[in-house]
Amino acid sequence: MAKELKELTKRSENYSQWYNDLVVKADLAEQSPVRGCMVIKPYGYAIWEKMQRVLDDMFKATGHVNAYFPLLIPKSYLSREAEHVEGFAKECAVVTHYRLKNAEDGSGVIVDPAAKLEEELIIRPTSETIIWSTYKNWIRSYRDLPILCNQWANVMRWEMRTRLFLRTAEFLWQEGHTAHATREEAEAEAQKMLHVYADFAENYMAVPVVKGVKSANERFAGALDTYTIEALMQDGKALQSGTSHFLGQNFAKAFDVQFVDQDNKLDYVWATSWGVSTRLMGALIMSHSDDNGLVLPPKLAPIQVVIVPIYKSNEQLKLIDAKVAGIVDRLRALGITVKYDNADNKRPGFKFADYELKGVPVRLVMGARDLENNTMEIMRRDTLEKHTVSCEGIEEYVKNLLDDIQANIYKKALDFRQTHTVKVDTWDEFKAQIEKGGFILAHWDGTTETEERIKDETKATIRCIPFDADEESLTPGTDMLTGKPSARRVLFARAY
RNA sequence: CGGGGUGUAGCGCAGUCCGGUUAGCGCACCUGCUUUGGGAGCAGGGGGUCGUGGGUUCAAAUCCCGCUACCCCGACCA
Repeated sequence: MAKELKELTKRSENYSQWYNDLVVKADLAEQSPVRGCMVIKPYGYAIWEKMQRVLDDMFKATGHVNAYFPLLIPKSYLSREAEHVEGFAKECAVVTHYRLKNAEDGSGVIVDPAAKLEEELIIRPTSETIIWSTYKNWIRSYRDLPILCNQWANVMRWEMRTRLFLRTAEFLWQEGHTAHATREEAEAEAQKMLHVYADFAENYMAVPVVKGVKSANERFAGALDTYTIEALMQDGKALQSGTSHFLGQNFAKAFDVQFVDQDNKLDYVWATSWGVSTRLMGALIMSHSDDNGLVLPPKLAPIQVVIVPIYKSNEQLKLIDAKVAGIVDRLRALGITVKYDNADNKRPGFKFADYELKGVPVRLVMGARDLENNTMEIMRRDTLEKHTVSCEGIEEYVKNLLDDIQANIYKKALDFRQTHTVKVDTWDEFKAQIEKGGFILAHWDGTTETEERIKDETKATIRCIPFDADEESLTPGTDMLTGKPSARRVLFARAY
């Protein structure tokens, strides 16, 4: 039975199996032969492309331009910034040779020992070092600042355990790298970009996020401050969905990037970097999907509306084709992406299930009955509700429905987060609550030691110190574990 | 690197304990007919170095030894 093949593991039974099933069966991605690497399939890539386009427009609207920097970085660059090398060295892939040759025993190709590189190259795990070594050549005076560059690229981090989209050895992302004359300007930039990410997550992905700043322990290697957006997945785990770093003058000092200010004084440049990756695809999948498959927000769905004909003969199909053609045109005129699937190698029932699995927000069906009554059956993916509506003005109906779905899935995700965010005041309560999943707001004494202890005993980490908090959360209290004074509540969760 | 598991057709698996016809099943694929308002039915067909190297035996997917790959749990995870 075809049904068995397509059926997903239930979310409640095994969440990670469900997630993996969904990614593969919805045709988003699959594992490549190389450990931890991922093939993004056309349907999955189409979603990523939509995300890219929206984000890119947002970056341009905030004054940024795109550029591209090399994949390979001399090993010595990485060691210029002490914390940075500490953070990344363990997961870098290294290029040591530049040539292969045929083995003398005929067993295939081998690395040519004569082609050993004088200095090894690392495959970028992130581009701060190569970019700052370049910026050194671009910056002389305050008139050269700010530099507001973004690049769309792939990076590689040799993670020990990988999961499709959430943590792959190679992933696609964008990384913004900016250079500023003043500390204030750089800090403002880092915060501005975090708000751009939050705007994108909430208004396009329909994923509510908590904006905040990371604790020292969770900071990006080499940053003075790391800002983050944290989303809550349906299994109660947090997903760091985007970060923006205020890098201070650390990289400028490491790469000796100085400029002359208006008073003819020499100073180091202030920096930020910020990025989101294909991990956002994971956030999208885990935030909205159900046991029938993907649920995509209309603003990011590659296909917003699918139309399926039901017919008993070729003559009937031709009548439906003709009728549907006009509707397709009118929908497209409203900027809606429509697919009319009249392929006759799949039956309607199969198509219904398949487009549900792929998360298409709206499905329209026309059969003999509808043809006669000038109606169509319309189904919304988020609630699976079906109605029969008149073909007259159906395009407006669909347009409104798409907006409604976008708003509804956001609201649903927000409700979920609100009912899974609790305040906890004692250590026993905390240990019990963390098992249930979700966000916990609790008092913390501000020390890395306490943070580590909490992590060791419960696997919970401080996701962030939220920017937005109610008055009670900003009231001083005492650390739930040590009893020491705490300035305010911070956000805890187990995370991906 | 530690603990556990798996490798048999494109995918998912049975067969292995207890060696013995021509290695099976479901899905997918191909052909034909009938179907089409929620994952179609019937008939026929194609597709296999049983992960790999060695050993035992009249005989190995099956037993023994080595190697290897992948998965799960842990360590790791800006």
